Amino acid sequence: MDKTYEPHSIEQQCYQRWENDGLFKAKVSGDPAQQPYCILLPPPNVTGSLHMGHGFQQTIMDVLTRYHRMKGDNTLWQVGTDHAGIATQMVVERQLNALGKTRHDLGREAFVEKIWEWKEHSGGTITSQMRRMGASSDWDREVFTMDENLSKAVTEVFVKLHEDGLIYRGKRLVNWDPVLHTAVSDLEVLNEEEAGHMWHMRYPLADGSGSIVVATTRPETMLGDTAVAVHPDDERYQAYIGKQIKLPITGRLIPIIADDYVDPEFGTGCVKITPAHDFNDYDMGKRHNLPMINIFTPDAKVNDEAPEAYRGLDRFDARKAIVEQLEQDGVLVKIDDHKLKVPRGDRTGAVIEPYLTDQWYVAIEELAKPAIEAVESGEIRFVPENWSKTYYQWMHNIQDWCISRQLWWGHRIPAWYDDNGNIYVGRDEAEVRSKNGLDDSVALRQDEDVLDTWFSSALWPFATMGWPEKTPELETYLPSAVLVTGFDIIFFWVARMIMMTKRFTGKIPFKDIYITGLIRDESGDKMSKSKGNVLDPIDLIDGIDLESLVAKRTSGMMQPQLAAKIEKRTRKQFPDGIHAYGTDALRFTFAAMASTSRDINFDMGRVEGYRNFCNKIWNASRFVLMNTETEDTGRDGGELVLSLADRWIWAQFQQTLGEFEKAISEYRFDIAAQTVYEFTWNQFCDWYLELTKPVLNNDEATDAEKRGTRHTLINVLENLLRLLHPLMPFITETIWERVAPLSALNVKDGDSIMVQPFPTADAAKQDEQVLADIEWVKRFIVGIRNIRGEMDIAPSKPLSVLLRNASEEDERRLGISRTFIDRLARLEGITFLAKGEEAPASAAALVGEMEILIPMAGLIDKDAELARIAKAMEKIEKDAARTKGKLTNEKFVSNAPEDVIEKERAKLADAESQLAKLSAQRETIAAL
RNA sequence: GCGUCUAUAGCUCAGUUGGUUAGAGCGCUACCUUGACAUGGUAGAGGUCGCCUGUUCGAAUCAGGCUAGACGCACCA
Repeated sequence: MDKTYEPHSIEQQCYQRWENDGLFKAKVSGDPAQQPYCILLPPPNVTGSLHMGHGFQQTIMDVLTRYHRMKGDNTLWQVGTDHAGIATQMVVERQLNALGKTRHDLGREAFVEKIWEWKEHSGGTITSQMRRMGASSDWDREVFTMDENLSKAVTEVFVKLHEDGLIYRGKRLVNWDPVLHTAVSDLEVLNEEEAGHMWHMRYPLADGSGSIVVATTRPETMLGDTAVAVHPDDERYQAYIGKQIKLPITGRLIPIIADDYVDPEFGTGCVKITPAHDFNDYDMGKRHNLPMINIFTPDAKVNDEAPEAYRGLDRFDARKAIVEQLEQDGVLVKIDDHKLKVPRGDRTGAVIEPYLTDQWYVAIEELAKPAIEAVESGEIRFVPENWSKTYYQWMHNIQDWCISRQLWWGHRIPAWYDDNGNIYVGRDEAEVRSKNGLDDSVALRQDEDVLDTWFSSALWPFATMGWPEKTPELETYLPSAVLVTGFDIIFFWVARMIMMTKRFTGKIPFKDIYITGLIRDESGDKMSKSKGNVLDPIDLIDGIDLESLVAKRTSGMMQPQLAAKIEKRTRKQFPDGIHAYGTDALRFTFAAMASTSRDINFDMGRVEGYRNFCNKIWNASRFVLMNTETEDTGRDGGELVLSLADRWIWAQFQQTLGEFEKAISEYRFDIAAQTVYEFTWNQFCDWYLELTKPVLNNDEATDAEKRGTRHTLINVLENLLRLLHPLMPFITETIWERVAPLSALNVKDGDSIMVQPFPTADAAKQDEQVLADIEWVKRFIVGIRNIRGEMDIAPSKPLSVLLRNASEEDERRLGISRTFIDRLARLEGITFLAKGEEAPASAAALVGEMEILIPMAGLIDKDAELARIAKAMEKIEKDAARTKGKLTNEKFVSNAPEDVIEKERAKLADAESQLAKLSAQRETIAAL
């Protein structure tokens, strides 16, 4: 093995081999005894690139996939990409705009062709980045939401829902994005509070008998007012109800109506009603049969319904003009500052206009019911559990889903119109004609609109498995085991998958929903291009120099004026750019940070720490190989005598394995990572490897003993690599190829760790006695190191120690561990003191009741030792006082459970005994 | 308005059903080139667990309140 760990030199070739050898492939009709285990990848935007959130979630999915594959399950990680209607269309449209063209210049067909080209061009980015992350997904089954099969499923679902009366077309007020010229769903509208104004304007009564004042945040909509409303019980306005208003500017006559909806306390208690441009007004308009006057064009300019002076004005210019006119007319009473929620499109940021159009809707209630029940019954489980509350809250108040989009990129709605305004829905035009008896003389044209992207994503769990055909995949992999995703798409995607899958397969789509937190930057800010704090997972893997990083962060910005600030910040945070940490370190970091809390502040220090961990594994493996590669490891027989340390590390490994598997089963990847980290570094490297040296370098050790230790070294490492593999696939594969042939495993050339069985627990290797014995050994060694450290005795200086008050058990333990202790504590002599035997002045360490004495002569400073003793005593005294307090508390003794009291008593006794020894020690030293 | 979450060491975070001496990594201090590893080793410093009240023999942990922050949903024109 190379002397230094260099991730980039090992990762690429591993992955290529795995993929070429077909190791990711699901065996759909595998051994029926195998448990199916399936994970669905939330399909990323086909033209997108990998961000930290993807890297994080995909790491978790891959850990689970690799783990279950090694456990012997029939495992499938289903991948695919999403056509992402709006996002993708916008990208290509922007490219056209840069050339001074619009999509309308090209026409629909050519434009869609352009998008397909763009998809071919940049469609591979994210999937190749997934490969860099080590994703072991079945690429042979990769699908795209606009593939023929998926499109077929989309049409099928649409037609069936329509047949069942759950899809309908209607003219309603929708959220209209005037930049994109399309309707969007409620979920795609973000309401942010912004500073605005409240205009108070006086509307005169038509009969000239007076006027009332209305307050509005959108004065320009007065062009479409069709009523003024007051509360029916509002005494101020009783006389006005039923009268007519003469609307300023337009001169139209509109009624004053009474409606409970009006809050008399707010504003003036009089509300202008614009049914065609406000959702509440729309409802009121329907209640009172008011006319609905649409005053805007699709790009939110004033249309021909308005007086000529305003036609063609943008809504915000129209606002200015109207306010000006009202002021001139003397009907503008006042303007107050006012904070209001402004609805904006999540893609464009444009102010959304409520707009009357014909759209397709899914009647959602009937679909929602079984989807709610699936979670209530526990059939589907949210992890962490509290997300189910969020789910219920939305599902219980769910509104019909507007699924049509006035875009060109997406699944065309399977509806046709004849010249008489009849609508026919069918799988294709031929079916529509035959079903409805329409011959070729009837001209039909297909609906121009496409479906919301999320409509097709909602079918993901079954459409990817070949539905509507009855396939073995559907049989085997539905429901999938777990969905790993972010809370931001619970409504967009998760809920809709549950609804659609229940409806069309009768099954749930997945059993568990593991909701991950959001990856934020180190100070808790959301990563965004405009903040300039975005990290690219690939840059953490390969590294990036400062200049390239600055260039990357400041290029293609929407707000170029921020570039200087971002550059400064970047140069400060990464003066040397970003080091190459490798995929395994990054994956381990993601796993270690995946705790139950909601968001994750990404800390570069952790990646570096886990890169060091990789390095540790690398070097420990080099040590093991160095001692085994050209030696007898007992592979071909030969007697094995295991040392205390050998038996201990096996016992430790059993514990670690158990804790790891428990953590994985509970989706506690942080605990899983921490467990293996602790074992590998603090047990295997820090102790076990050191404990093998006294055996391997001991001329007096027998061949069987050396063979036993070498056998343990290589086999514990081999098992450890398999344990680590789901988390860090590349380094484990690379080392394993060298290690496995020396281990007890029967491997052939070219075998891969990723299809080996996961380590299994071996009860015979669990050994409480051995664990306790090594604990004692560690305390012995640490006690001496402690004194060395604090007394400034060089680690290289051999010491002779005396043991006082040793029990038979202490003697037994020393007997079996003498060589370990001599070497690790660097001792040249150990002498037992007989009872009552005088000891020279010494520094002392306690191991239980036994005292380890290091004679001070020439080594130890009197004052330093007194200080050390005082410090130790102070600590114990403080603790003992607390324990004593508890035990003298009558209520504690009578109420606490017996074992807790017993524990406290033992603790106190222990503390008192230690104090007695320390104080005797102090007297001896002080007397010198 | 309804709902969810967070507050623990200088920093980023763990802390399972109340019972330890409250942990880890990074950073910090001292010492160490000991034949796997300085991307390392050994030893150490550092915390009134946001604040208050309560429940309890016992609270970082449970309850109530407060403060600060994050988020979701619905909203008053």
